[in-house]
Amino acid sequence: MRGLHADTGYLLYRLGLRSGQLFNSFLLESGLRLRHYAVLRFLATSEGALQRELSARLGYDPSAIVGLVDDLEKLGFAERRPAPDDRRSRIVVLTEGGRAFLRDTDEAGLRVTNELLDPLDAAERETLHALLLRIAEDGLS
Amino acid sequence: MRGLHADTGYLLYRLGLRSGQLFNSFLLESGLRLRHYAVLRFLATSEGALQRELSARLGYDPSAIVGLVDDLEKLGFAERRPAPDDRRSRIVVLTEGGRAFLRDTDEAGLRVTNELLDPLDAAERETLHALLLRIAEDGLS
DNA sequence: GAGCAATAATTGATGACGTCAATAGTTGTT
DNA sequence: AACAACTATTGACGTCATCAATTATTGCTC
Repeated sequence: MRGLHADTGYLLYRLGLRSGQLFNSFLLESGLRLRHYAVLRFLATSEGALQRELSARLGYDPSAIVGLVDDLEKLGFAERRPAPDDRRSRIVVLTEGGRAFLRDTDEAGLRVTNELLDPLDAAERETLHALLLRIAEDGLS
Repeated sequence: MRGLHADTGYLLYRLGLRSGQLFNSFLLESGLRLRHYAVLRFLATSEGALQRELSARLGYDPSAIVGLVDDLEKLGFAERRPAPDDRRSRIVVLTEGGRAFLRDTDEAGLRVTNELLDPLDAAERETLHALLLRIAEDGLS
């Protein structure tokens, strides 16, 4: 019989869970959850995104995005702006407050990752990251 | 600003989600979910486990284990047996039906993993698996 | 050995979350 | 001008995690 962790896919699932829990526990202090953080990080890379882009790229339901952006707006981390060419859409952008938050928590995020990857040396971490990125780019984005 | 997937921990979280979704969709046909599958696979490696062990090793709340084992018992995949040395405990064991189910679905699980790891060749998959296992063994088990 | 803290399984309550259907407003097409 | 497609939003529903409380049993300690 194959072992509990003989399957890479299942192993990924388990480690993803653990990683998510670690991130969540460090975000708890800020009153945010992982999903908010995902939105913030996406906005930081894109300089403004339609909510439907956020939904598609992050894999969350459009109705979930509504609440997440609501929360971020209340905290002053993001705002909705009207899209110039389509009045149905709203463009979500990071505010200066949101950018500052990301700067402040960046180090904490790295600490979480360090804790997780503790058994690996620098070269191995590099290898792992490259492999995961290859998988992620196929389908995810 | 660092990219969306610059952080290995966050990347692991995202891929873990995707992997979990794939597993879940293949398990749906059997009426089970990922958590049931996790219990079954654990039981297959351990030849009987206290519910307390399942909770600790799989990271699920003890009260969640109750429902999962209930479901597996209803399907005839596992049973609770009295623990000889401690009447508080119950030992959960895989039945022959559960073992057959694991055999039958083993191939489907591999197919899911293959789909996920599509961008990687055999050697790379080996490397990835070894690295993930090192991380998993530290804290998880 | 009597009393008391600790443990295993269980139940129940609560809140968060994903999923889905429905709606309002807007755009594009024909 | 009419209709299909799309964006954001709301609301409903079921699932799930989390936590406190309960029951039965064990082990510790005085």
